[in-house]
Amino acid sequence: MKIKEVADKLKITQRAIRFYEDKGLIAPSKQDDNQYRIFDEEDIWRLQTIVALRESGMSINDIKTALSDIKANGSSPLRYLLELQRSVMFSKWIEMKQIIETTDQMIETLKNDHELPLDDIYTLAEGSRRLREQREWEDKWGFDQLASVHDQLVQEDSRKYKNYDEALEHIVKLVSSIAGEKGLDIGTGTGNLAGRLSAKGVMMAGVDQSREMLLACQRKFPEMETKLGNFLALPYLDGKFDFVVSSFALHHLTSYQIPLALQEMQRVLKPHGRICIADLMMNENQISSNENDEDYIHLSKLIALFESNGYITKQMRINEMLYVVLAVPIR
DNA sequence: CTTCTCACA
DNA sequence: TGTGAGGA
Repeated sequence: MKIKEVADKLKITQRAIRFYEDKGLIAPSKQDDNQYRIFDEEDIWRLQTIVALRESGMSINDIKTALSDIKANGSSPLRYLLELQRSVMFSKWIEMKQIIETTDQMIETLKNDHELPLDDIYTLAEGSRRLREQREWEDKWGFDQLASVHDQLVQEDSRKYKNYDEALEHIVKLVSSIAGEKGLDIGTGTGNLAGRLSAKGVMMAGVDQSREMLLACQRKFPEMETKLGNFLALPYLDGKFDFVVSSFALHHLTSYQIPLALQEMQRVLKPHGRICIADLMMNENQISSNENDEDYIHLSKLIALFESNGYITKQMRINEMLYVVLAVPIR
């Protein structure tokens, strides 16, 4: 196939095709005599995925790594690609939701005051700046690399993962799941928490932002469903789960993102769905005295957030820093 | 019809 | 992240 045919078929310009070649996304062979590009099935497939991913807002560079990952993996590239695409689209969607919200706020303010106070303009600008930052958190911690050693780490790292197993057991106890329920584990990692619930007869789904972690998880718990995603972009439709759990993951969010995460959890939960979270948190006494590199969750703020959203909470302290919080909606 | 490069947003 | 022009 020559370039015009391909361009017509995929509804893109010939220029764009050459541009993608220039960026190293495709490498069609050239005809010997006249140097014309010839596109085979493989090239067309790659181009198709490029335009699809481009449409969902993925950068050229990200597409490049995604494509090479697919090639290296081989196992089920199509499914991986579709999930990747969906998770990107969900991220976009969440972003749009936030933009709509801030816009609504502006409209409200204008309606009441007939002008935007300087403070508001500042916070709005701050908000959209944070909005952009969110996108950069994808592999900030290099969990893809950590996947293979993760399970030893949680047993050995006595500082960060102290009482790891106890915390997971407490979650299992607190959610008191019923066989046949559907549960979601956010930041599931290699599935240590979800696996325990799965053993109780719950249909567990696990979300993580690291593909390597999910692969390890699937090896350990083949019955589990795993998807790429994160707290702010859960790859599920509304009202799918009876409960959401999470362990040692929420602290990766900034305090600004936590309310957004709650909204997102509520979205995928059924009307009376409950939430149970274990993580390192700080109580009042520790807040000023502890200045660590990790942005710790403030226990009181988290409780207040749940309560202002109509939840009754129950908390358990496992050790100095580790808490398990259960939130059940009122009525 | 294709190639490439230069400039431009 | 692409596009348009223009020569070969």
